[in-house]
Amino acid sequence: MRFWLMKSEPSEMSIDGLAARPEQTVAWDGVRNYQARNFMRNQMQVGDLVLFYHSSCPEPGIAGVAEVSRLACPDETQFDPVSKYFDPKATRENPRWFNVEIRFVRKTRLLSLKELRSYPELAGMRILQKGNRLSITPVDPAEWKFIEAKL
DNA sequence: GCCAACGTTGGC
DNA sequence: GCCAACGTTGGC
Repeated sequence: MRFWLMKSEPSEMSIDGLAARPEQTVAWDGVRNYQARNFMRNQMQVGDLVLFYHSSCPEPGIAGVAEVSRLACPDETQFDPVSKYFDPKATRENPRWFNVEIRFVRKTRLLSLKELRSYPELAGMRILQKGNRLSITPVDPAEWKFIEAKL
């Protein structure tokens, strides 16, 4: 089992929004970055745990825990000309983008970015590196354990 | 709203 | 294959 951190703008999908979804699950579609796609398509397994991170908002930070509830499948939005995620270069025969589905596990206190930065134990986290923009990143088991104890 | 950092595109 | 230009991300 692996651990991940997934960023979401709360205005798009917050931890409360996830909890309110049917089955408390959501297709993690719209990812248009190859590294993030590869994590989903090649590595994510059902049951993997996810730190749900709120980004681009007044208080960025970890807001909850989710789990991978479905293996990666071709992202339907790439085929939809009306979608903002439409990709004219993708075909059904040769899909370019994939997404997993995640399910709500629990809401936590907000562990802010500022607080995350304050722990030397977490200094190696990808999300804390300068210029990091990757929306899906692996989380080291030791880092997961440390963070979970703080939530 | 600003802007640094990064990823992608496309001309050559 | 290089690299300049462009678009996006995301904290502040």
